[in-house]
Amino acid sequence: MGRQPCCDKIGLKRGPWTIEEDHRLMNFILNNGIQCWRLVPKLAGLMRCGKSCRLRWINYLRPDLKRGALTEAEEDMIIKLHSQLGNRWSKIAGHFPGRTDNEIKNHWNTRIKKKLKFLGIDPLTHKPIEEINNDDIKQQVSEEINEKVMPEKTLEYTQEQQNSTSSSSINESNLEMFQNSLTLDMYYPGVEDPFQNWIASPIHNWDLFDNLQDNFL
DNA sequence: AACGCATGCAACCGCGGAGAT
DNA sequence: CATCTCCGCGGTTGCATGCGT
Repeated sequence: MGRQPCCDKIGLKRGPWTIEEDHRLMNFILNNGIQCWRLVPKLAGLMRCGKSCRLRWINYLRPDLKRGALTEAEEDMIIKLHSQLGNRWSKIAGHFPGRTDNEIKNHWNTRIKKKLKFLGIDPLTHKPIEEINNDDIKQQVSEEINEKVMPEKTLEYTQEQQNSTSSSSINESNLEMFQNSLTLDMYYPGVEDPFQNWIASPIHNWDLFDNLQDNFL
């Protein structure tokens, strides 16, 4: 036979942690350390499974956690590491003392993905979307740009579309021209477009994206 | 003020590798 | 060597909050 089961999951509490539970877990670990997560909830007097205790400790209670939003430098580093490591969040988090894999994963999914799509970069492959032979992704991104970022340009395009004499042949070329004409300068005149610079650079340099966040967030 | 929608984050779930028996 | 559990990881979900109408 193997090891004892982690927990029977009967009568265990789930959902958000209370302050009292946090105190119990923190006090126990600070006084006793972590030998076996399976035993932690029993010994600490918590009606949680070991897995939940581990997650709470790692993502919230650890004293060495760095609080606050990720910096631009950290964000750029995440992008670089993700281009090398993919979705290996724990490996990526290993480069950021005080940050958790969950935090980085959440930040990626809620902010960085949008930022890259906005810049015309596919977050999965880190390649310019034009190079990807995937019409669905292109369509999705163009819709996002049209609807959320540039409503006034969407209107222009829609009017062009309506004025077109050939409604059936539409305008794939127009759409392509329109999409190709999208640059950061159109939304933020005077702001240097790091994506265009990145494309133009013989050695793609992520430093070009430094300080970008201030420009459009 | 009330409602609905979007967003961000904490927590859960399920899986695979490692290790114990 | 086979079987079984634990741990850690990545994907996903659900809730709280903010914002627009």
